[in-house]
Amino acid sequence: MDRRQKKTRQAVYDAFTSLLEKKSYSNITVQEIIDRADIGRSTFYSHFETKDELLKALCTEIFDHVFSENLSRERTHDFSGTEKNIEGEITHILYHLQDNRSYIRSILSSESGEIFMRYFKEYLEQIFDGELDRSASDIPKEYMLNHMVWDFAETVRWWMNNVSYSPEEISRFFFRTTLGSNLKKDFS
Amino acid sequence: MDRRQKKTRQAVYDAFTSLLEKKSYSNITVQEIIDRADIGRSTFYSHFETKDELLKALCTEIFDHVFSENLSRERTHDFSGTEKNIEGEITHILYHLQDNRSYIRSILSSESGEIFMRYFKEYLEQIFDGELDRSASDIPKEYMLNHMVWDFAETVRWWMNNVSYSPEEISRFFFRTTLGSNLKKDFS
DNA sequence: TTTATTACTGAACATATTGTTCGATTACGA
DNA sequence: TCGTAATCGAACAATATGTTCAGTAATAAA
Repeated sequence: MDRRQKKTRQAVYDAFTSLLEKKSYSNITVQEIIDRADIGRSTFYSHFETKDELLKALCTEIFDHVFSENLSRERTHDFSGTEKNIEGEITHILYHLQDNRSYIRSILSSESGEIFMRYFKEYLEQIFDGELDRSASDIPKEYMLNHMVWDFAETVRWWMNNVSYSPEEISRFFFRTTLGSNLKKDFS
Repeated sequence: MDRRQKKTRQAVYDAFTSLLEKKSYSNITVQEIIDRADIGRSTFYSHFETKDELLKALCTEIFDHVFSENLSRERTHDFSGTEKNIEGEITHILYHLQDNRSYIRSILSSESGEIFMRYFKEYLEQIFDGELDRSASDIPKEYMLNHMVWDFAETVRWWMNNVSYSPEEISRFFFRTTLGSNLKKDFS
């Protein structure tokens, strides 16, 4: 990729995230992003069609990083030899999220949070889908899957504003409150 | 209140909700609301400062209706003689929400959904706050309270798009998946 | 019924934002 | 070095926002 493109993209991301720390998503104008990134107006629009597209791109970039190992392991059907452990995976994801906290906090603390959460849940569905015990319960499995996804996503959202807990603690909270009996293995 | 004001307010609410059924919140312009409500431009702005204020007012109106009995019972410390029953209350709330489904669905199916959910959760916190067993668990009570509020709010959101279940069924789903042991009484 | 008050109207206005276009300039990689 | 590709930025049309104000109509209360 052209060095200039990379530079421009990064400048936009930096400008955008720093603005998100100061004001809400809908109050940020494209012009402000342009000014702060110090790029030409038409340059911005040659990279991103709208402000929403920019946010989407930023979310995708964060999640591709956060979930990279998990999803690749998923795709390769776990031939790695290491036993797949859902609680370990969750903790691992939490560590990645912790690394990106400054970004994520600012995205979450505004209306853009919903967009972030939507993408987040899409990734989480892939993680949890295989972990559900689909036979045991008389509760609809679509409900159960959604339940786990919401619960984890909201746990993370809460965590981002309650920093004092470790990934391990958060993981424990999650597994203690989301019924263990809904998982293939019981973690209660 | 002046009859004209009431009429204007209702016209705006009607125009707004009907627009929400067709397009997303951020794509609705104030001008469209004005045109559909068939009122003067300055009239709208004398009632609502912004589009966000309008949404907020609409949410408040819906929730004041949905939660009216619950909160008044709360406030009067339940001298009504009837035993307070959290599961019954939940089912009752679900019936009210079912009555408003057409409104709520359209609000939820857009970015305005987050605003709706935020207000919804504020009301739910009042309902659940007194029901938590604060001594039993080693999990932070703020986490537990949030957990129950999210879970119920998201259950409702899911329900609004999966109509085929009754309030009683939804109530059961909720109490089966949210650990009963977190409540003062065990409903498992 | 009369009267004072209050709400509504709608045109006009200033301001701001969006997204596009295009010719000129600059940086890139091969 | 040279062709390609990215950037620049001014100018533009198109919309949307929120305010103002003088005129009109409905309302409640006396």
